[in-house]
Amino acid sequence: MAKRRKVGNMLALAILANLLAKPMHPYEMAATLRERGKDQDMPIKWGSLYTVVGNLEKHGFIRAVQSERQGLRPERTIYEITEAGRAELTDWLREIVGVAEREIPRFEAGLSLLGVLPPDEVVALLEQRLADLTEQLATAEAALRSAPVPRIFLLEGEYDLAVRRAEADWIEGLLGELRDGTLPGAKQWREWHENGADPSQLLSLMGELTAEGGPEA
Amino acid sequence: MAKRRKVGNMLALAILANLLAKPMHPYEMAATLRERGKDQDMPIKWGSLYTVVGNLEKHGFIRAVQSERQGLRPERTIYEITEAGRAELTDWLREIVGVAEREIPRFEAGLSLLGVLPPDEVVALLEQRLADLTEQLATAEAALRSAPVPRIFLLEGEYDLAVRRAEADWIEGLLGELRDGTLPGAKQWREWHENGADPSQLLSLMGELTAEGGPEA
DNA sequence: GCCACATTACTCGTAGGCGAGTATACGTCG
DNA sequence: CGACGTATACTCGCCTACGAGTAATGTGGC
Repeated sequence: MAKRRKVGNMLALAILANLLAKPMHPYEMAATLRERGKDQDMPIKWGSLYTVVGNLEKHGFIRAVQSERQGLRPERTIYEITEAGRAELTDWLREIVGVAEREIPRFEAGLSLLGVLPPDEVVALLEQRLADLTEQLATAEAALRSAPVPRIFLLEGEYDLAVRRAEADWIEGLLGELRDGTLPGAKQWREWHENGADPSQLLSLMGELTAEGGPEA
Repeated sequence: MAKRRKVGNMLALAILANLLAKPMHPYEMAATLRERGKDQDMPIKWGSLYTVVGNLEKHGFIRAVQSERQGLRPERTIYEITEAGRAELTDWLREIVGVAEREIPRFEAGLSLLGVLPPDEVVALLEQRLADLTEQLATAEAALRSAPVPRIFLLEGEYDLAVRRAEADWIEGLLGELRDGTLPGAKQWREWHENGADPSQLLSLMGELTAEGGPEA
């Protein structure tokens, strides 16, 4: 199980890594991160910036070293990373990389409730998703190919590509089985929806059947 | 871009789907979900149960239909899904399935900061992760194979398997390149760490090089 | 030389998420 | 028959996230 972090927001990780290079004020951190495209690599909400910086300071991972002001602009507080901060950064990174914690994407949750929608609509939705995905993949591939830096700096992009390619393939396979009706259980699903989708049958369909099937710890 | 949901927690989605079958009180929802192993398919925190139920009611997606008590136990309020709730459920599901919204896993964020750790340690960590992953995959595969229900009920498991298999393969590939030193840029990385990991060089390593390489919108 | 717009640099309010705690009832083992 | 564990069914309060707002300063155009 992943250790509970005192500051759990991914933005905090990016900030710590950033402060390794030099002390900065929050706005500069944001600017640097944005410039490097780091907001592509992690889900960053800029609204959280000052909260996160504040929390990092509160827990001793960073420390204010000076604060200056230019003219009448708001004051800028400059922070540096502390020893504890360095330790937290590496420990956290080690955990993220070394431990395969299961993160469930929304799409997977959606799949587990697919029965709610009628099969024909699901086919249409999956086609839509596949089209989306194919386009995104093409863009990302092109960007990777034309990137003027050694591959070591593009690992996150390559990983993303590999995983999403797998998703696209899987969807394609599923679509095939759905279209030609070879997927076991698809017939009952269709019939259930054609008979007005009676919720009382849903229980016996999704419930009793599924109940036994789960993996045990 | 994904529409902002009035109640955005995935637990809410599961609850709405559950109430399709019949009205329930919160604790029964939790029991049903747990029994069905739905907590395997989405990241559910049981502490949020009553908050989420409250929010669903506040926004008119569910409605209290009766409240009863047995003996001196706390009172139980029974909720049913409303028309608005049904609409929200299907609309939300449609979005989740039909739109390929990019969700960035923590591992990917970690990859983008790999340079912070020394290469040899990264190799060890990736080996660890790969081992983790391989084991989890074996367990999941076995569970899927021995499940006594038609495949249509196991889609989320199959998807998970496909995607994680891709992750494992990708890591394996990377490990190969890392071990035999064929990954472009790996040498500079190693040298930088061996020379005391001077942060001022880090900027030129990760910064300037990467800056140009990002994909444009 | 002044207006409009972008950029810089934050502040604040609020909703929601989540863990820990609480209180009753039931079963059961001796 | 009483004591202790376990299942039932919530309540509470803190902390965090995040979007919207604000205010000063640079900048380009006419």
